[in-house]
Amino acid sequence: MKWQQRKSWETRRKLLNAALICLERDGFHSFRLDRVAGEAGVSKGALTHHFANKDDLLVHAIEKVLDEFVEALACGADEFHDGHLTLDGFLDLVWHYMSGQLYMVTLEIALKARHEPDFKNLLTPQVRRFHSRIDDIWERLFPHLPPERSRHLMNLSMNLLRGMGTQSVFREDSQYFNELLNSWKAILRQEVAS
Amino acid sequence: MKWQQRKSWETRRKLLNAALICLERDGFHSFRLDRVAGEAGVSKGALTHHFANKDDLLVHAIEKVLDEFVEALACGADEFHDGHLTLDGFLDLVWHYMSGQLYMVTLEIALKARHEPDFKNLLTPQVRRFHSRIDDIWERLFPHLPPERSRHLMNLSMNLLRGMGTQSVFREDSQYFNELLNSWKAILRQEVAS
DNA sequence: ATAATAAAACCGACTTGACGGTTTGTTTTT
DNA sequence: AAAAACAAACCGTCAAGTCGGTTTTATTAT
Repeated sequence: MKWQQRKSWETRRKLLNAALICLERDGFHSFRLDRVAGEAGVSKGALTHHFANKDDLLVHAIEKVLDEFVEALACGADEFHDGHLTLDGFLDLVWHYMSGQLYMVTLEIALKARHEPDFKNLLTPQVRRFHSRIDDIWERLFPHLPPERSRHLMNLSMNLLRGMGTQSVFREDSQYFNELLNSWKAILRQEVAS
Repeated sequence: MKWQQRKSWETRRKLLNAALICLERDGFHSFRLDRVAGEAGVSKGALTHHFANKDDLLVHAIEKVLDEFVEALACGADEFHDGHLTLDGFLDLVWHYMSGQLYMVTLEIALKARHEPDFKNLLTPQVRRFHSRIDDIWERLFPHLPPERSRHLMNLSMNLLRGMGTQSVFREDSQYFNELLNSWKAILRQEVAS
Protein backbone atom coordinates (compact mmCIF):
# COMPACT_ATOMS: atom_id res chain seq x y z
CA MET A 1 0.00 0.00 0.00
CA LYS A 2 2.66 2.49 -0.95
CA TRP A 3 4.02 2.19 -4.45
CA GLN A 4 0.50 1.95 -5.78
CA GLN A 5 -0.75 4.95 -3.87
CA ARG A 6 2.14 7.10 -4.96
CA LYS A 7 1.76 6.13 -8.57
CA SER A 8 -1.95 6.77 -8.45
CA TRP A 9 -1.44 10.15 -6.87
CA GLU A 10 1.12 11.01 -9.50
CA THR A 11 -1.10 10.23 -12.50
CA ARG A 12 -3.89 12.12 -10.82
CA ARG A 13 -1.65 15.15 -10.58
CA LYS A 14 -0.57 14.73 -14.20
CA LEU A 15 -4.19 14.56 -15.27
CA LEU A 16 -5.13 17.71 -13.38
CA ASN A 17 -2.20 19.59 -14.86
CA ALA A 18 -3.06 18.38 -18.33
CA ALA A 19 -6.67 19.41 -17.81
CA LEU A 20 -5.61 22.95 -16.94
CA ILE A 21 -3.31 23.15 -19.93
CA CYS A 22 -6.04 21.95 -22.27
CA LEU A 23 -8.63 24.22 -20.75
CA GLU A 24 -6.45 27.26 -21.22
CA ARG A 25 -5.31 26.26 -24.70
CA ASP A 26 -8.54 24.91 -26.18
CA GLY A 27 -11.23 26.52 -24.07
CA PHE A 28 -14.05 24.64 -22.47
CA HIS A 29 -15.96 24.34 -25.72
CA SER A 30 -13.16 22.34 -27.30
CA PHE A 31 -12.08 20.62 -24.12
CA ARG A 32 -11.73 16.93 -25.01
CA LEU A 33 -11.06 14.11 -22.57
CA ASP A 34 -8.85 12.20 -24.99
CA ARG A 35 -6.69 15.28 -25.45
CA VAL A 36 -6.32 15.60 -21.70
CA ALA A 37 -5.28 11.98 -21.48
CA GLY A 38 -2.82 12.50 -24.33
CA GLU A 39 -1.40 15.63 -22.74
CA ALA A 40 -0.95 13.76 -19.47
CA GLY A 41 0.65 10.83 -21.25
CA VAL A 42 -1.85 8.30 -20.01
CA SER A 43 -4.76 6.48 -21.57
CA LYS A 44 -8.36 7.53 -21.56
CA GLY A 45 -9.07 4.54 -19.40
CA ALA A 46 -6.77 5.89 -16.72
CA LEU A 47 -8.64 9.15 -16.80
CA THR A 48 -12.00 7.51 -16.32
CA HIS A 49 -10.52 5.47 -13.54
CA HIS A 50 -9.50 8.57 -11.61
CA PHE A 51 -12.39 10.88 -12.41
CA ALA A 52 -16.03 9.94 -12.72
CA ASN A 53 -16.66 12.25 -15.66
CA LYS A 54 -15.73 15.51 -17.32
CA ASP A 55 -17.33 17.70 -14.69
CA ASP A 56 -15.61 15.85 -11.90
CA LEU A 57 -12.26 16.42 -13.55
CA LEU A 58 -12.98 20.10 -14.06
CA VAL A 59 -14.10 20.68 -10.51
CA HIS A 60 -10.91 19.20 -9.13
CA ALA A 61 -8.78 21.11 -11.62
CA ILE A 62 -10.34 24.43 -10.69
CA GLU A 63 -9.94 23.59 -7.03
CA LYS A 64 -6.24 23.17 -7.61
CA VAL A 65 -5.80 26.41 -9.49
CA LEU A 66 -7.72 28.46 -6.93
CA ASP A 67 -5.70 26.99 -4.09
CA GLU A 68 -2.46 27.89 -5.80
CA PHE A 69 -3.66 31.43 -6.35
CA VAL A 70 -4.71 31.94 -2.75
CA GLU A 71 -1.43 30.47 -1.60
CA ALA A 72 0.54 32.91 -3.74
CA LEU A 73 -1.51 35.85 -2.52
CA ALA A 74 -1.09 34.83 1.10
CA CYS A 75 2.68 34.70 0.59
CA GLY A 76 2.57 38.13 -1.02
CA ALA A 77 0.61 39.53 1.90
CA ASP A 78 3.15 38.11 4.32
CA GLU A 79 6.00 39.72 2.41
CA PHE A 80 4.07 42.97 2.40
CA HIS A 81 3.84 42.90 6.19
CA ASP A 82 7.49 42.06 6.50
CA GLY A 83 8.24 45.10 4.38
CA HIS A 84 9.73 43.02 1.57
CA LEU A 85 6.93 43.95 -0.83
CA THR A 86 5.27 47.28 -1.56
CA LEU A 87 1.56 47.70 -2.23
CA ASP A 88 2.48 48.24 -5.87
CA GLY A 89 4.38 44.99 -5.85
CA PHE A 90 1.40 43.22 -4.36
CA LEU A 91 -0.84 44.53 -7.12
CA ASP A 92 1.74 43.39 -9.67
CA LEU A 93 1.54 39.95 -8.13
CA VAL A 94 -2.24 39.86 -8.43
CA TRP A 95 -2.06 41.12 -12.00
CA HIS A 96 0.51 38.47 -12.82
CA TYR A 97 -2.04 35.82 -11.95
CA MET A 98 -5.04 37.60 -13.41
CA SER A 99 -3.33 37.96 -16.77
CA GLY A 100 -2.19 34.35 -16.97
CA GLN A 101 -3.56 30.86 -17.07
CA LEU A 102 -5.46 31.19 -13.83
CA TYR A 103 -7.91 33.82 -14.90
CA MET A 104 -8.65 32.36 -18.31
CA VAL A 105 -9.37 29.01 -16.77
CA THR A 106 -11.70 30.48 -14.17
CA LEU A 107 -13.43 32.47 -16.89
CA GLU A 108 -14.09 29.37 -18.97
CA ILE A 109 -15.37 27.58 -15.91
CA ALA A 110 -17.52 30.51 -14.81
CA LEU A 111 -19.30 30.64 -18.13
CA LYS A 112 -19.90 26.92 -18.03
CA ALA A 113 -21.29 27.23 -14.51
CA ARG A 114 -23.55 30.04 -15.62
CA HIS A 115 -25.42 27.71 -17.92
CA GLU A 116 -25.29 24.48 -15.95
CA PRO A 117 -26.88 24.72 -12.51
CA ASP A 118 -25.68 21.28 -11.44
CA PHE A 119 -22.11 22.16 -12.21
CA LYS A 120 -22.53 25.50 -10.51
CA ASN A 121 -23.73 23.79 -7.35
CA LEU A 122 -20.73 21.52 -7.46
CA LEU A 123 -18.52 24.59 -7.60
CA THR A 124 -20.06 27.11 -5.23
CA PRO A 125 -18.52 25.68 -2.06
CA GLN A 126 -15.08 26.10 -3.62
CA VAL A 127 -15.86 29.60 -4.79
CA ARG A 128 -17.18 30.69 -1.40
CA ARG A 129 -14.13 29.34 0.34
CA PHE A 130 -11.94 31.14 -2.17
CA HIS A 131 -13.69 34.47 -1.68
CA SER A 132 -13.56 34.33 2.08
CA ARG A 133 -9.86 33.52 2.05
CA ILE A 134 -9.21 36.42 -0.33
CA ASP A 135 -11.26 38.69 1.93
CA ASP A 136 -9.08 37.77 4.86
CA ILE A 137 -5.89 38.43 2.98
CA TRP A 138 -6.91 41.91 1.93
CA GLU A 139 -8.28 42.79 5.34
CA ARG A 140 -4.95 41.89 6.88
CA LEU A 141 -3.35 44.11 4.25
CA PHE A 142 -4.92 47.33 5.57
CA PRO A 143 -5.48 46.71 9.27
CA HIS A 144 -5.66 50.44 9.93
CA LEU A 145 -8.71 50.87 7.67
CA PRO A 146 -12.28 50.00 8.64
CA PRO A 147 -13.03 46.49 7.34
CA GLU A 148 -15.76 47.71 5.04
CA ARG A 149 -13.53 50.23 3.35
CA SER A 150 -10.85 47.61 3.04
CA ARG A 151 -13.31 45.27 1.36
CA HIS A 152 -14.43 47.98 -1.05
CA LEU A 153 -10.90 48.77 -2.13
CA MET A 154 -10.18 45.11 -2.57
CA ASN A 155 -13.27 44.47 -4.64
CA LEU A 156 -12.57 47.49 -6.80
CA SER A 157 -9.02 46.27 -7.35
CA MET A 158 -9.97 42.70 -8.07
CA ASN A 159 -12.76 43.66 -10.43
CA LEU A 160 -10.55 46.11 -12.27
CA LEU A 161 -7.95 43.41 -12.78
CA ARG A 162 -10.65 40.95 -13.74
CA GLY A 163 -11.86 43.35 -16.41
CA MET A 164 -8.32 43.93 -17.63
CA GLY A 165 -7.81 40.20 -17.81
CA THR A 166 -10.91 39.91 -19.91
CA GLN A 167 -9.87 42.71 -22.22
CA SER A 168 -6.51 41.06 -22.70
CA VAL A 169 -8.29 38.46 -24.80
CA PHE A 170 -8.66 41.00 -27.57
CA ARG A 171 -5.94 43.49 -26.76
CA GLU A 172 -2.44 42.16 -26.29
CA ASP A 173 -0.57 45.27 -25.28
CA SER A 174 1.34 45.02 -22.02
CA GLN A 175 2.32 48.69 -22.29
CA TYR A 176 -1.34 49.67 -22.15
CA PHE A 177 -2.11 47.39 -19.22
CA ASN A 178 0.90 48.66 -17.30
CA GLU A 179 -0.23 52.25 -17.71
CA LEU A 180 -3.67 51.30 -16.53
CA LEU A 181 -2.29 49.45 -13.55
CA ASN A 182 -0.10 52.43 -12.65
CA SER A 183 -3.09 54.76 -12.76
CA TRP A 184 -4.90 52.51 -10.36
CA LYS A 185 -1.89 52.15 -8.07
CA ALA A 186 -1.77 55.93 -7.72
CA ILE A 187 -5.45 56.13 -6.92
CA LEU A 188 -5.27 53.26 -4.47
CA ARG A 189 -2.31 54.77 -2.62
CA GLN A 190 -4.26 57.96 -2.20
CA GLU A 191 -7.36 56.16 -0.98
CA VAL A 192 -5.42 54.05 1.49
CA ALA A 193 -3.68 57.12 2.88
CA SER A 194 -6.82 59.15 3.44
CA MET B 1 -39.14 42.96 -55.34
CA LYS B 2 -40.74 44.46 -52.30
CA TRP B 3 -42.84 42.11 -50.24
CA GLN B 4 -40.15 39.54 -50.59
CA GLN B 5 -37.36 41.82 -49.52
CA ARG B 6 -39.24 43.04 -46.51
CA LYS B 7 -40.09 39.52 -45.43
CA SER B 8 -36.52 38.41 -45.89
CA TRP B 9 -35.20 41.31 -43.87
CA GLU B 10 -37.71 40.57 -41.14
CA THR B 11 -36.75 36.90 -40.72
CA ARG B 12 -33.12 37.92 -40.75
CA ARG B 13 -33.81 40.27 -37.88
CA LYS B 14 -35.76 37.58 -36.05
CA LEU B 15 -32.87 35.15 -36.49
CA LEU B 16 -30.31 37.61 -35.14
CA ASN B 17 -32.48 38.34 -32.12
CA ALA B 18 -33.01 34.66 -31.52
CA ALA B 19 -29.28 34.04 -31.81
CA LEU B 20 -28.58 36.61 -29.10
CA ILE B 21 -31.24 35.17 -26.84
CA CYS B 22 -29.85 31.68 -27.26
CA LEU B 23 -26.28 32.81 -26.79
CA GLU B 24 -27.11 34.51 -23.54
CA ARG B 25 -29.31 31.70 -22.28
CA ASP B 26 -27.33 28.65 -23.40
CA GLY B 27 -23.79 29.97 -23.80
CA PHE B 28 -21.68 29.40 -26.84
CA HIS B 29 -20.86 25.85 -25.86
CA SER B 30 -24.52 24.87 -26.03
CA PHE B 31 -25.44 27.22 -28.82
CA ARG B 32 -27.45 25.11 -31.30
CA LEU B 33 -28.64 26.22 -34.72
CA ASP B 34 -31.93 24.37 -34.50
CA ARG B 35 -32.69 26.08 -31.20
CA VAL B 36 -32.03 29.45 -32.81
CA ALA B 37 -34.39 28.58 -35.63
CA GLY B 38 -36.99 27.42 -33.12
CA GLU B 39 -36.62 30.59 -31.05
CA ALA B 40 -37.04 32.68 -34.19
CA GLY B 41 -40.06 30.66 -35.23
CA VAL B 42 -38.61 29.62 -38.58
CA SER B 43 -37.11 26.42 -39.91
CA LYS B 44 -33.49 25.46 -39.94
CA GLY B 45 -33.60 25.70 -43.70
CA ALA B 46 -34.49 29.39 -43.43
CA LEU B 47 -31.49 29.93 -41.20
CA THR B 48 -29.08 28.32 -43.62
CA HIS B 49 -30.63 30.37 -46.37
CA HIS B 50 -29.79 33.60 -44.61
CA PHE B 51 -26.47 32.73 -43.00
CA ALA B 52 -23.68 30.64 -44.46
CA ASN B 53 -22.87 28.90 -41.18
CA LYS B 54 -22.74 29.22 -37.42
CA ASP B 55 -19.82 31.65 -37.38
CA ASP B 56 -21.44 33.89 -39.95
CA LEU B 57 -24.57 34.10 -37.83
CA LEU B 58 -22.56 34.87 -34.70
CA VAL B 59 -20.51 37.60 -36.35
CA HIS B 60 -23.61 39.41 -37.51
CA ALA B 61 -25.29 38.96 -34.15
CA ILE B 62 -22.36 40.43 -32.26
CA GLU B 63 -22.20 43.28 -34.75
CA LYS B 64 -25.78 44.11 -33.92
CA VAL B 65 -25.32 44.04 -30.18
CA LEU B 66 -22.21 46.23 -30.28
CA ASP B 67 -23.93 48.78 -32.46
CA GLU B 68 -26.85 49.00 -30.09
CA PHE B 69 -24.49 49.50 -27.17
CA VAL B 70 -22.53 52.27 -28.86
CA GLU B 71 -25.77 53.92 -29.89
CA ALA B 72 -27.05 53.91 -26.32
CA LEU B 73 -23.77 55.30 -25.01
CA ALA B 74 -23.70 58.05 -27.62
CA CYS B 75 -27.22 59.06 -26.60
CA GLY B 76 -26.15 59.07 -22.96
CA ALA B 77 -23.18 61.28 -23.78
CA ASP B 78 -25.44 63.70 -25.61
CA GLU B 79 -27.78 63.89 -22.65
CA PHE B 80 -24.80 64.45 -20.39
CA HIS B 81 -23.73 67.44 -22.46
CA ASP B 82 -27.25 68.82 -22.48
CA GLY B 83 -27.22 68.58 -18.71
CA HIS B 84 -30.01 66.01 -18.62
CA LEU B 85 -27.70 63.31 -17.26
CA THR B 86 -25.09 63.39 -14.49
CA LEU B 87 -21.79 61.56 -14.67
CA ASP B 88 -23.23 59.12 -12.15
CA GLY B 89 -26.19 58.58 -14.42
CA PHE B 90 -23.89 57.90 -17.32
CA LEU B 91 -22.03 55.27 -15.32
CA ASP B 92 -25.35 53.73 -14.36
CA LEU B 93 -26.17 53.51 -18.04
CA VAL B 94 -22.93 51.75 -18.82
CA TRP B 95 -23.41 49.39 -15.88
CA HIS B 96 -26.94 48.66 -17.06
CA TYR B 97 -25.51 47.30 -20.28
CA MET B 98 -22.47 45.63 -18.75
CA SER B 99 -24.62 43.69 -16.33
CA GLY B 100 -27.12 42.54 -18.92
CA GLN B 101 -27.30 40.50 -22.08
CA LEU B 102 -24.71 42.56 -23.92
CA TYR B 103 -21.75 41.75 -21.76
CA MET B 104 -22.45 38.05 -21.39
CA VAL B 105 -22.79 37.70 -25.12
CA THR B 106 -19.53 39.51 -25.80
CA LEU B 107 -17.85 37.38 -23.16
CA GLU B 108 -18.97 34.16 -24.78
CA ILE B 109 -17.84 35.42 -28.13
CA ALA B 110 -14.51 36.66 -26.82
CA LEU B 111 -13.66 33.27 -25.40
CA LYS B 112 -14.60 31.61 -28.66
CA ALA B 113 -12.42 34.07 -30.56
CA ARG B 114 -9.56 33.40 -28.19
CA HIS B 115 -9.34 29.81 -29.35
CA GLU B 116 -10.31 30.18 -33.01
CA PRO B 117 -7.99 32.49 -34.96
CA ASP B 118 -10.20 32.45 -38.05
CA PHE B 119 -13.18 33.58 -36.09
CA LYS B 120 -11.09 36.17 -34.31
CA ASN B 121 -9.96 37.61 -37.65
CA LEU B 122 -13.56 37.82 -38.75
CA LEU B 123 -14.33 39.80 -35.64
CA THR B 124 -11.40 42.16 -35.13
CA PRO B 125 -12.59 44.82 -37.59
CA GLN B 126 -15.83 45.09 -35.65
CA VAL B 127 -14.02 45.21 -32.32
CA ARG B 128 -11.64 47.92 -33.47
CA ARG B 129 -14.48 50.03 -34.79
CA PHE B 130 -16.27 49.55 -31.50
CA HIS B 131 -13.30 50.61 -29.41
CA SER B 132 -12.59 53.71 -31.42
CA ARG B 133 -16.21 54.82 -31.22
CA ILE B 134 -16.19 54.29 -27.46
CA ASP B 135 -12.96 56.26 -27.25
CA ASP B 136 -14.58 59.17 -29.02
CA ILE B 137 -17.60 59.14 -26.77
CA TRP B 138 -15.56 59.28 -23.58
CA GLU B 139 -13.22 61.92 -24.91
CA ARG B 140 -16.16 64.14 -25.67
CA LEU B 141 -17.33 63.47 -22.12
CA PHE B 142 -14.37 65.26 -20.52
CA PRO B 143 -13.25 67.86 -23.08
CA HIS B 144 -11.45 69.82 -20.37
CA LEU B 145 -9.10 66.93 -19.56
CA PRO B 146 -6.05 65.97 -21.60
CA PRO B 147 -7.08 63.18 -24.00
CA GLU B 148 -4.70 60.71 -22.42
CA ARG B 149 -6.09 61.21 -18.94
CA SER B 150 -9.56 60.96 -20.36
CA ARG B 151 -8.68 57.65 -21.97
CA HIS B 152 -7.18 56.32 -18.76
CA LEU B 153 -10.25 57.13 -16.72
CA MET B 154 -12.44 55.58 -19.36
CA ASN B 155 -10.43 52.39 -19.51
CA LEU B 156 -10.37 52.12 -15.75
CA SER B 157 -14.11 52.56 -15.65
CA MET B 158 -14.83 50.15 -18.44
CA ASN B 159 -12.53 47.49 -17.07
CA LEU B 160 -13.95 47.84 -13.60
CA LEU B 161 -17.44 47.35 -14.96
CA ARG B 162 -16.24 44.48 -17.09
CA GLY B 163 -14.85 42.79 -14.03
CA MET B 164 -18.03 43.41 -12.09
CA GLY B 165 -20.01 41.95 -14.96
CA THR B 166 -17.85 38.87 -14.82
CA GLN B 167 -18.19 38.52 -11.09
CA SER B 168 -21.96 38.79 -11.41
CA VAL B 169 -21.89 35.30 -12.87
CA PHE B 170 -21.22 33.90 -9.42
CA ARG B 171 -22.40 36.69 -7.18
CA GLU B 172 -25.93 37.88 -7.72
CA ASP B 173 -26.15 40.72 -5.24
CA SER B 174 -27.20 44.04 -6.72
CA GLN B 175 -26.69 45.69 -3.32
CA TYR B 176 -23.01 44.78 -3.44
CA PHE B 177 -22.55 45.96 -7.00
CA ASN B 178 -24.30 49.24 -6.25
CA GLU B 179 -21.98 49.91 -3.36
CA LEU B 180 -19.00 49.17 -5.53
CA LEU B 181 -20.29 51.40 -8.28
CA ASN B 182 -20.86 54.21 -5.79
CA SER B 183 -17.32 53.92 -4.50
CA TRP B 184 -16.03 54.25 -8.00
CA LYS B 185 -18.32 57.18 -8.80
CA ALA B 186 -16.86 59.06 -5.85
CA ILE B 187 -13.32 58.35 -6.94
CA LEU B 188 -14.04 59.27 -10.54
CA ARG B 189 -15.69 62.56 -9.56
CA GLN B 190 -12.59 63.44 -7.59
CA GLU B 191 -10.26 62.49 -10.41
CA VAL B 192 -12.22 64.42 -13.00
CA ALA B 193 -12.26 67.51 -10.79
CA SER B 194 -8.53 67.54 -10.14
C1' DA C 1 9.50 -17.96 1.24
C1' DT C 2 6.19 -18.72 -2.12
C1' DA C 3 2.10 -19.70 -4.27
C1' DA C 4 -2.64 -18.29 -4.53
C1' DT C 5 -5.83 -14.75 -4.35
C1' DA C 6 -7.57 -10.22 -4.23
C1' DA C 7 -7.57 -5.60 -5.54
C1' DA C 8 -6.24 -1.71 -7.67
C1' DA C 9 -4.49 0.72 -11.87
C1' DC C 10 -4.88 0.97 -16.46
C1' DC C 11 -6.10 0.12 -21.46
C1' DG C 12 -8.79 0.72 -25.71
C1' DA C 13 -12.69 -0.84 -28.59
C1' DC C 14 -17.48 0.01 -28.97
C1' DT C 15 -22.04 2.19 -28.41
C1' DT C 16 -24.88 5.88 -28.51
C1' DG C 17 -26.60 10.23 -29.14
C1' DA C 18 -26.08 14.74 -30.87
C1' DC C 19 -25.37 18.38 -34.10
C1' DG C 20 -23.71 20.97 -38.31
C1' DG C 21 -24.11 21.11 -42.87
C1' DT C 22 -26.23 19.34 -47.24
C1' DT C 23 -29.74 18.36 -50.23
C1' DT C 24 -34.06 17.84 -52.01
C1' DG C 25 -38.77 19.40 -52.11
C1' DT C 26 -42.60 23.05 -51.67
C1' DT C 27 -44.68 27.47 -51.64
C1' DT C 28 -44.82 32.27 -52.79
C1' DT C 29 -43.52 36.29 -55.25
C1' DT C 30 -42.16 38.73 -59.59
C1' DA D 1 -41.55 30.57 -65.97
C1' DA D 2 -37.99 31.71 -63.03
C1' DA D 3 -36.20 32.91 -58.85
C1' DA D 4 -36.44 33.67 -54.14
C1' DA D 5 -37.95 32.13 -49.45
C1' DC D 6 -38.64 28.58 -46.73
C1' DA D 7 -39.31 23.56 -44.97
C1' DA D 8 -37.73 19.14 -43.56
C1' DA D 9 -35.51 14.87 -44.13
C1' DC D 10 -30.92 13.04 -44.28
C1' DC D 11 -26.00 11.97 -43.43
C1' DG D 12 -21.31 12.07 -41.75
C1' DT D 13 -18.61 13.19 -37.96
C1' DC D 14 -17.25 13.23 -33.43
C1' DA D 15 -16.76 12.67 -28.59
C1' DA D 16 -18.50 11.09 -23.84
C1' DG D 17 -19.26 7.39 -21.35
C1' DT D 18 -19.35 2.14 -20.88
C1' DC D 19 -17.32 -2.13 -20.32
C1' DG D 20 -14.73 -6.30 -20.73
C1' DG D 21 -10.12 -7.35 -20.48
C1' DT D 22 -4.93 -6.95 -18.96
C1' DT D 23 -1.17 -5.78 -16.16
C1' DT D 24 0.78 -4.50 -11.86
C1' DT D 25 0.82 -4.36 -6.88
C1' DA D 26 -0.79 -5.91 -2.24
C1' DT D 27 -2.47 -9.51 0.97
C1' DT D 28 -3.06 -13.97 2.76
C1' DA D 29 -2.49 -18.91 3.33
C1' DT D 30 0.56 -22.64 3.42
